Amino acid sequence: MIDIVVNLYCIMSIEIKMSLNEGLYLKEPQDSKLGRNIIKHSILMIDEFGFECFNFKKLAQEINSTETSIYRYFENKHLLLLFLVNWYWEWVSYLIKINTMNVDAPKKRLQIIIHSFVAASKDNPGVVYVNESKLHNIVISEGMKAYHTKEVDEENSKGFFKSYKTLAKSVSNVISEINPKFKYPFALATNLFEMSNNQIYFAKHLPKLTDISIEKDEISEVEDMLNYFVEKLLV
Amino acid sequence: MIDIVVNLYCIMSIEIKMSLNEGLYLKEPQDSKLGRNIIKHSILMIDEFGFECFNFKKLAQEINSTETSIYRYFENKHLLLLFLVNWYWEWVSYLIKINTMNVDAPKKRLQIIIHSFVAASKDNPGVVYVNESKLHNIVISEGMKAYHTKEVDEENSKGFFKSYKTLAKSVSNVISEINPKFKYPFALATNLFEMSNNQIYFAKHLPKLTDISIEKDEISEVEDMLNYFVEKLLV
DNA sequence: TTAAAATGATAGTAAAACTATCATAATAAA
DNA sequence: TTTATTATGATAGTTTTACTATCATTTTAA
Repeated sequence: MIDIVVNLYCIMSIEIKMSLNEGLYLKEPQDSKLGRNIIKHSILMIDEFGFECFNFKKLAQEINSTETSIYRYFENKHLLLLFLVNWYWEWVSYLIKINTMNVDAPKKRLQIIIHSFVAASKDNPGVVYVNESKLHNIVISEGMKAYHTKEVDEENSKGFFKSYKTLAKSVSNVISEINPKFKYPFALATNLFEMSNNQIYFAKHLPKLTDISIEKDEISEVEDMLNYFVEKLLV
Repeated sequence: MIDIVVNLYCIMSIEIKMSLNEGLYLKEPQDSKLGRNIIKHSILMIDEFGFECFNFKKLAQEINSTETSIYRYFENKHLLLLFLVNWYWEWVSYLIKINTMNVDAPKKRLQIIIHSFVAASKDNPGVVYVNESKLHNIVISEGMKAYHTKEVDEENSKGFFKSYKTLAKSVSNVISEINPKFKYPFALATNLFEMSNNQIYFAKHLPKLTDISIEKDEISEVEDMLNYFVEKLLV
């Protein structure tokens, strides 16, 4: 009985493998035990200590491996962060895809999209080595550091932000379906993400900068707010 | 003749001194030649090379001083960034104050507010040792790093983000004046800033994430967009 | 069984982020 | 003007981070 459950569990988890830009890693981490361990524990450690305090030496200690071995998978911690953020964007795209599959009304689809990335960590589809909830926290707290660097143009030309662009494109399509005359479908799409992350961060750390309160359910509050904004902007 | 001009110029520049939280620095940099040089050249260097590549050793070389001397003004480069970002927030508040002085209609005031922080660097009031345009670029590219750290709660309790909060509060007041029933005055206020910075950054580096085009005048495009958003949201 | 691929162990370098100490220059008070 | 104080400079050092090189051992796949 337990054997079967474990087996099923393993099969399911292997199914969901993100295909990310190959320039993000030196060796596909999703394909080996050590690689998956790097992903798993880097998420836990960045979430707990923050990106600045995190490094490969500490990670190596945590997973009983060595700095050298980790450097065989990722050039440096910045590219590891980029990998994680891309993984998150792909995962949100995947959630949107399966959740809007049989939904035609574009307004309803946009509602589902908003729910997908605000509450993404709640209805967790479960990839064994990724704690989606903590990864979401990382995207909220550290995500923008993935593209706020002096190398952004160079990395952009290598396609390191393609997952985000694809996501933004698909959301902007839905926005344009709702209101074809709306002039800013991309800006609204990206702003929904950025605003969501920002306001959740503010609610947690700088509450005077937002109306969202952490005492209530800040996730559903943000969801309500974004739906309200969209409703007003796209009529 | 020249003497008088120079004198006037000096007097004007000395008048505008920002009073920032004393915990941000070890010794008031606005009061000495070296201090002002640190401010001036840190802005130029962070803008040119990015915050990660910038350090006190390079800055010392640039201004013909020493690392030790710079450490007498700022604990570390993170607190220097916080100082600069606070300076910027104070400066925007100052601009808003003088530009809305005799304006009563709240809608008009919000327009002026939007213009003040989007196009802040254009109508430069001129503090000799601060290049406001480059400081604006720093806020766009690196600003969020000032509050996305593990120490955010500790620093918040020391009042290191008060300038931003005050600014957000004053903008949210105008928003509530326009529409007292609007539920998210703070979120809208901060989102106007964050969205402005984000979309300008995207236009420059990740153009597929925005509708704003850098070939046209991206500054006035963003201003138009924010005015449109506000108009739709607050009717 | 054996070759190849993956991982570990050890050691090292260069730069970043500081800190300590003493010397000298500028300025303000007596 | 002398002297005390404060500001800055010069030099040298420590610790941590971010890597790289080399060789040994284990695991896996043919």
